[in-house]
Amino acid sequence: MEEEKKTVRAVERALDVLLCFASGHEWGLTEIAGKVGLHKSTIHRLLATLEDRGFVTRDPSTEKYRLGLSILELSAHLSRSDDPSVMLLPEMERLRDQLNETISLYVRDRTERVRIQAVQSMQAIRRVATVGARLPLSVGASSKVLLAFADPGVRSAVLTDPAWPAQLEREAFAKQLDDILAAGYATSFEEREPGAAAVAAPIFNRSGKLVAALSVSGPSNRLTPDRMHEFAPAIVESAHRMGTMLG
Amino acid sequence: MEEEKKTVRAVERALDVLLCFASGHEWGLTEIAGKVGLHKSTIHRLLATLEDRGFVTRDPSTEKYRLGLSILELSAHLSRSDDPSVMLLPEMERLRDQLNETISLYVRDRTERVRIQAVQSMQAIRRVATVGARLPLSVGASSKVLLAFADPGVRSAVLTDPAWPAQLEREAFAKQLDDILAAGYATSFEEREPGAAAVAAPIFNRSGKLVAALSVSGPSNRLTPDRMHEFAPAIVESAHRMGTMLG
DNA sequence: TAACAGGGTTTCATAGAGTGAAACGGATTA
DNA sequence: TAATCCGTTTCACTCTATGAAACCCTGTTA
Repeated sequence: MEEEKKTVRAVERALDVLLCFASGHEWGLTEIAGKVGLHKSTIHRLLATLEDRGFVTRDPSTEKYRLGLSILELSAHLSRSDDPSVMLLPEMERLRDQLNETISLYVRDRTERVRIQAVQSMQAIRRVATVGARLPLSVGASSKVLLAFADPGVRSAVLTDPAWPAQLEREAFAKQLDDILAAGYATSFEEREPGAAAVAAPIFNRSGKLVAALSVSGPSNRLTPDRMHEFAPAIVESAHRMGTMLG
Repeated sequence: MEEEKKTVRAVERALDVLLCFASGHEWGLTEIAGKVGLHKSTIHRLLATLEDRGFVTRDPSTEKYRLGLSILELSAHLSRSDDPSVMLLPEMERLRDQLNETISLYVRDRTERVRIQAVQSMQAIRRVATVGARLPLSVGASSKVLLAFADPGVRSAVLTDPAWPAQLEREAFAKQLDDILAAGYATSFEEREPGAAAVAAPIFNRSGKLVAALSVSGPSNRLTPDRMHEFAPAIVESAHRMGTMLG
C-alpha cells in the first residue's frame, strides 16, 4: 500500500507556510512552526527563501512575517478577460440590484469551494463576502449545488473522501442532493452560520458542464424559507443567462 | 568569496516557476522548463507539487498550466485596513477627478518598484495602469522619487547593485536625484515608454519615512513639461495629505 | 502507414541538499 | 541577574531532489 507521491517535500512545506497567511495576515516564525508542525530552523530557511523571492516580507515594526508583493504581482494575472469572475460581474450586479442581497460566485476546488467573485448588498445589514474565501463543501446552499449538479464521479469521490465529515449521514445527504437536482436550485437556512441564509443555482457552460454556483445570501430574517423559494426562479434564470455568456 | 545562501534550492525553483505566470497567464511544461532553465522532469515534479496545493491548475481545454485559486485566496488577505493601497484610495480618486489623469501608487521593493494601487483617468486616451506591475527603478518619475527621497544607504545600495544598468551614468543620475530632492517632485517625459509622461511626488508617513511615490501619468501631448510643472504643487500637496493619513 | 516530432510522464542511480537537534544571541520581563 | 521567549546559526547524517534517458501519447509529415 505504498502511495507514490511525485511531489517535492520542501516545496510542499514552503507552500503550507504560505497558506498560513490565508487566515490572518501576520505571523511570527515560531507561530508558523507550530502551525505547520516543523522545526524552527526549517521554517526559518523556508521563510528566508520565500522572502528572497518576495512572497513574504517582514513588517518593519512588528518584525513578523506577512505576504509580500509577489502575491500581488501574480494575482494581477489571475483574471483573464474570459474569466467567469470578470465576465459575470455585470450580471451579478444586476441581480444584486434586483434582489438587494449579497451575490457570490463559487467554484469547486477538489473537496472545497472557493468564492471567486462577490458583490455586496447595499443594505445596512448584509452578508459580507470576501473574494478568495475557501469554504467546506459539506454545508451551505452553493455546496449542495456544486455537488448535486457535478458529474456523478465527482459527487461520489467527494462523498467518500476520508476528509468528509463522518457525522454527516451520507444516505440522507445524497437524497437531499437528488432533490436539489430535481428542483434546479438549493437553499440553506442557518446551516453554516447562524443568522445567515442562502439560495444557490448552478451555472453550466454552453457544453453543459457545471462551472460555478451562483448564490444569493443574507440575514435569515430577510431570507426566510418562503422568501427564498420566491426568489429562486429569478436566480435560476440569472444563472442560466450567465451560462450562455461563457464558452 | 563564498556567498552563504541560507535558502532552499527546490523552493527557490518552485517560486521561480510561479513567477513565470507574472508575464502571461498560460504556459506548457516545456515552455516553463525553458524559461527557468531546468530539466523537464524537475519542472514536472515542481508543477505537480504546486498543483497539489492549488497554486497552479491545468486548463482543461488547453492542457496548459495557469495560476490556481490559492493565489486568489492569499491575495484576499494582502490588503489590510491599514494598508496604504486601501487607505489612500479615496484621495487618489479625488486627485484623479481634479486632474483627470491616471493616478498610481508605487512602493520600492529591493531594486524594483511595484504599482500597489491605481485609479484610471476617465478620458478616452489614457494611461492604463495594472495593479501589481513590477517595473525597473532606473527610469520613470516615480523611480526617481523613490530613490531621491530614500535613506542615503538605500540610494547608494541600489545604484551600486550589480544589476543596475551599466550604461546609465551614475554621476549624472545622482545629480538628477539631488535636484529632485530639492524640488520636492520628479517628472519624466517619454522616458520609459514613448508617448507617456508622468509627475511623481513622495509620500512620507508621520515619522518622516518614505513609504510610497504618488504619480500622475498620461499621454505626453497632454502632460507637456510645462503642464506637469503646473500640476506639481497639487500633486505634492495631495501626497502630503496622504502622508498624514498613514501611521 | 510508417516515420517523425513535440509534448508530457515515469524510472532510477547518485550526490549533495535539506533536515532537525542543539547551541547561541539578543531582546524583554521578573 | 536569572529567566523567558524569539530568531539565528552550526553541523553531521540521511534521505531527498535531481537530470539523463527511456517511454507514452497525439498529431503531423513523408
